[in-house]
Amino acid sequence: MARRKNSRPTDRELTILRILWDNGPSTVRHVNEAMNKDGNTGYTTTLKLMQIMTEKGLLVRDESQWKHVYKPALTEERTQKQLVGDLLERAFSGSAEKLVMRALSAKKVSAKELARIRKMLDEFRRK
Amino acid sequence: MARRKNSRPTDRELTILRILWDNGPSTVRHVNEAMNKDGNTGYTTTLKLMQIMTEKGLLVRDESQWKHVYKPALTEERTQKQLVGDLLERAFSGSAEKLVMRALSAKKVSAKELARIRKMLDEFRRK
DNA sequence: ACTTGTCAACGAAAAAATTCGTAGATTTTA
DNA sequence: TAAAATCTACGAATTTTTTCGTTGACAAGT
Repeated sequence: MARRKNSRPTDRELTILRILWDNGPSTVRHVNEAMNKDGNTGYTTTLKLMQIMTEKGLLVRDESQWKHVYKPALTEERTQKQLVGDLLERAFSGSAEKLVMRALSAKKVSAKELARIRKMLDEFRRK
Repeated sequence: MARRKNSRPTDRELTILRILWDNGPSTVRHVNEAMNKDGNTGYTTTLKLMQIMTEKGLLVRDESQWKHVYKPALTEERTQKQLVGDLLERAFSGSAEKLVMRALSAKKVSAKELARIRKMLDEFRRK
């Protein structure tokens, strides 16, 4: 019964979290349908994943309705921070500079977005 | 025999890559000792991991010596770019802005480093 | 009420990641 | 050169992740 807690969400789990963050609390069917926008996943597969995620403490389940409603246990912000902090240590030896550099080279970023990032940097400097 | 290729390195694999990037091409013993700076991993465990990584194409093995010498198949840069690009899509829906924001909040960044990041941003703008 | 469809629970299989013991080859050392 | 140490290869056990079939409960439509 005891599930490993405090671990990063796996790929599959992150997919589900993404859907719940975007759509708000949802039933398994809802999540499964969103998941099948690309690729196919059986209903019971999604169900099982979400049950295990609940055991792990990644999701919270509302059982007051016949159709259980699930939502993420942590905010998108908190999870993102955890994930990026983790990658920062594991792959970048803690160098935020390198991470930002690689992020910008991995993806075309619009001038507008660059400006917003720059502004954000200024705010961080003021602290 | 067929190993899954083209997949992100796992945690364990990334640990090994990190060691090889930092120290240059190394024998299994070398890597295993570095790995045991924190935590314990049996020699044959490290060996097996590195053999599998070679099958996957993550490492390249020089067998000309009795003690095989391994090195990463890809540069640190390329792998970092892949990893951060992947996280960007999976956890941030492609928003580099959010990723940078979370990275900065995940870790205390020195004023000096902030300045360097800022400079880097300017260079990206000029393209 | 009864048939049909939807749901959660469960178990278990398949796939992937991690671990290590043992055997046999090669090198070092005593 | 014989014993000890070191190395690779191999196979297998263990753990985690991902998948899905089946069962029995519940609900909706007829």
